[in-house]
Amino acid sequence: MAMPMPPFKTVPMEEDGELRRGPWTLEEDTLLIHYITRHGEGRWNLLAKSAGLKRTGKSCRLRWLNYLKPDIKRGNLTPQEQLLILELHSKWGNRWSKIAQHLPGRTDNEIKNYWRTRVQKQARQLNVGSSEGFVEAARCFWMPKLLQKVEQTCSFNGMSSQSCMDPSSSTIKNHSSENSSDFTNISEQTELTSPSAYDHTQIVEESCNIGYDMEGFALESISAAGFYEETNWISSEMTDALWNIDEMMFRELEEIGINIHNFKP
DNA sequence: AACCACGGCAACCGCCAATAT
DNA sequence: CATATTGGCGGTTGCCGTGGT
Repeated sequence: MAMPMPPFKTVPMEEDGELRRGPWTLEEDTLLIHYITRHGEGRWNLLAKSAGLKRTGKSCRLRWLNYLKPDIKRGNLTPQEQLLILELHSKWGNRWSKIAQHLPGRTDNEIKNYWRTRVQKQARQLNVGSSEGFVEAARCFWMPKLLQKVEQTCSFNGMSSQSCMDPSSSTIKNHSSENSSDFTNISEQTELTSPSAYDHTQIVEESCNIGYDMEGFALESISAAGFYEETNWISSEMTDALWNIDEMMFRELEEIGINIHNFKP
């Protein structure tokens, strides 16, 4: 990730010189990677000094966990991952690290950024003023649409949704979980076990031109159908109708172990 | 071509809990 | 037990790229 050296801000350091801040350079990344490869993680303040980095331990830890760690996934979140985030957030709220534990290779920072930039933007566009309205939007628009994306992804690949997300399939690993909540099933099913599995998902995703994608069913689709209202933007009748439309898809997901009851109106 | 506005995201900040001394 | 240090987390900031005018 070579980039021009920015005019670094520095903060005073008691002893030798100053602490660097701002974007990491390639040289710093290399130092950190090599040090951790040899000595492992932990004791971040000591690590920073020992590695010759003029950074705080916190900064080193953050850089490693959010960017340099080998198993970090880059690129757009898949529809499956977006679906999982919506569901887990409805359960746990802004517990980003907890949510991230169920999305292998994704960091809490990435999920947090996704939520703030994509999901909350959509909420604004839908003029969802209340948390209840937000949940409703997630239930009635985002979830079905994401499920549709999942379907498309699977069918494009010549797979049924069952095999696409089947824990016993070759690309998905089923593993025991520390708790038995309704949500662990999904996270298990979306855990990718090998780089090839991940690459495969990426290829399919790019081919279908999907990724961060909730724009298509935003304000225009609602207002065009005459559904949008300033104060009570979605009627119960519409909720029922939309739900019926997606019922089959939801049933299919339930069959493969995804619990979507929390999103039913 | 220049400027501006906006979105995405890496990095920082502050707080708190856990651990070490 | 008290204090200091470290690590982890969620919230926030600010830089940079991009698209629009």
